[in-house]
Amino acid sequence: MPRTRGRAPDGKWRADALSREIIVGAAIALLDELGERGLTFRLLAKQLNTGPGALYWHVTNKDELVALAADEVLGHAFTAPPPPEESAGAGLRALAIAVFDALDQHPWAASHVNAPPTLANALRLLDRIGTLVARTGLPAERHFAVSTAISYYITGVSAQIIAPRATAVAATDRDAFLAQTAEHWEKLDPADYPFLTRTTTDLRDHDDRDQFTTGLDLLLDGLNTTANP
Amino acid sequence: MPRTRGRAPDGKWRADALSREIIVGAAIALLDELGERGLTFRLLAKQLNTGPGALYWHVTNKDELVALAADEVLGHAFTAPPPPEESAGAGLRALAIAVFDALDQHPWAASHVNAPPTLANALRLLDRIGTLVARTGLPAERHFAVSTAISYYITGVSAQIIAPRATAVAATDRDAFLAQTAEHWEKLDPADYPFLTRTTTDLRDHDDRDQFTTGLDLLLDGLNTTANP
DNA sequence: ACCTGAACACCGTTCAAGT
DNA sequence: ACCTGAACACCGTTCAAGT
Repeated sequence: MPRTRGRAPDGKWRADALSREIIVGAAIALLDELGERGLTFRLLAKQLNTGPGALYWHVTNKDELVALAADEVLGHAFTAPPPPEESAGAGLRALAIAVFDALDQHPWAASHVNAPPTLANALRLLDRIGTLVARTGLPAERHFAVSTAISYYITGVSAQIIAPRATAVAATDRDAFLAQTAEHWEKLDPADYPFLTRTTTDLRDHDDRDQFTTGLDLLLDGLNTTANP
Repeated sequence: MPRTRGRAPDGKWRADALSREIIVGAAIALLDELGERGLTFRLLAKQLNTGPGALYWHVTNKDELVALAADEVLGHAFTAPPPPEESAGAGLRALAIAVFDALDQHPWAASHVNAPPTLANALRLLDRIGTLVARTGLPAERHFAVSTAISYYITGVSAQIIAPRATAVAATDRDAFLAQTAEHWEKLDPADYPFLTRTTTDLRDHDDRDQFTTGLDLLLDGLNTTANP
C-alpha cells in the first residue's frame, strides 16, 4: 500500500501514475454516477487507462476501496474549521449536521462509514465528539459510552435516512416513492395500524434533514439534562 | 407473487411445493450460516431441490429476498405480547431492546431493515412506536417526526453496532478486532486525537448492548423533558 | 400455475509475464 | 516497484421448454 506516486524505471514521474488517492477519487466519481453496483474494477480501470489488475496493487479489494471512498466523503464534513468557542451542545449539533450534509451528497457512502472507526476521518469524527462531550459536566467514565452513542446516532441515522436515495435513481423519484408508500399506508387496516393510517400526510410532506435534527435534538436534550441535572 | 402453496396439475398438494415463506426460511438459514455473500440462488435452489429459475417465480430478485428475510427476523421482536399498562417511555424502551436483540441474533439483517417501512414487521414497529409516542403529552403535529426519529435510532444504531459482526466471522473475533483497533488508537498522536488515545481501555471493555441503551436512554430522556417540560 | 436448467452477460480476483 | 491482461471461478437473472 504505497502512499507515493509511481516512478518510471528511468526515475521520472509518470504523468499517468496510479496512486491510492487517484483510484479513490475516480471511484467516488463512479459511485456518484452509477451507484455501488455500477462501480466495477474493469470500468474503473478503463477510466484510469489500465487493467483491473493494476488496481489491486494499491487497494486490497472492492470492500476496502468503497470504505476508503466513504471515509473520504466523510472528510468533507471537516472542511469548515470548527467554530471557536461555543457550547458543547452547539458544537455537537453543528458537527452532526455537517456530517449529515456531507453524506447526503453521496448517498452510497452513508452505509459504509463503519463503527468502531479505523479510518482517518471516522477517527477524527469520534475524537471531536469525545472532546466536546468531555467539555460537558459528565463524569469521565461515561465519556466513551456517550460519545460513541452520539457517533452511532450520526452515522447510523444518516444511513437510514439517506440510503434509500442510493437505490432510487433521481431526486424526483423521492416524491413518487413517498406518495406510493403513503398510499400503501392508507390501505392498511386502521384496527391493526392506528398510527400509520392517520399519519400519511406527514409522511408525504416530511423533510429528511428535519427528521435527522429532530432525533438529534432529543438526544442532545437528554445529554444536557443528564450532564446538568 | 403467490401467497399459497403450489398444487400439482391433478389438484393435490405437492409435498415439496415451494412458497415465498419456505424460500425466505431457507434463505435465513443460509444467511445465518454463510452471510450475505454466501447466499446464492444456486445454493438456495439446491437446498430446496430445484433450479435457480424456480425461485424467481416467488421472489422478484435477491434484493427483495434479503429484505423479506430481514423483515422476518425483525418480527422476532414481537413474539412476546406487549406488556399491558406501562408508561410510554418504558414501553418504547422495551420495544427498542427487543428489536436490538432480535437483530443481534442475525447480524446480516440489521442493515436491511429499510426506512420508511413498507414490509409487515417494519410497519408494525413504527406503528407501535407511534402509538406509544401518542400517549405522551407531545402535541399531535410532532408525533410523526418524533416517532420516526425513534424508529431510525432503533434500526440505524442497531445496524451500526451489529453490522461489524456480519463481516467478522465468529464471536471470538470480536475481542481480537477490538484489541487490534485499540492498539491502533494507542499509536495515534495524542495531539491530533486527544480523546481516542486516552479511551482505548473503554473500547476494549465495552458492551454492545450497553452502547445501544446509552443512546436510547438519552433520547428517551430528551423525549420526556420535551413532553413534560 | 409452477418448475427446469441451460445460457447470457456479467462480476471480483489472481497471477504469470512484462517494464 | 509497478503495471498488463488473460484466465479462473464464480455470480444474478432470463427464458424457452416442460408438466
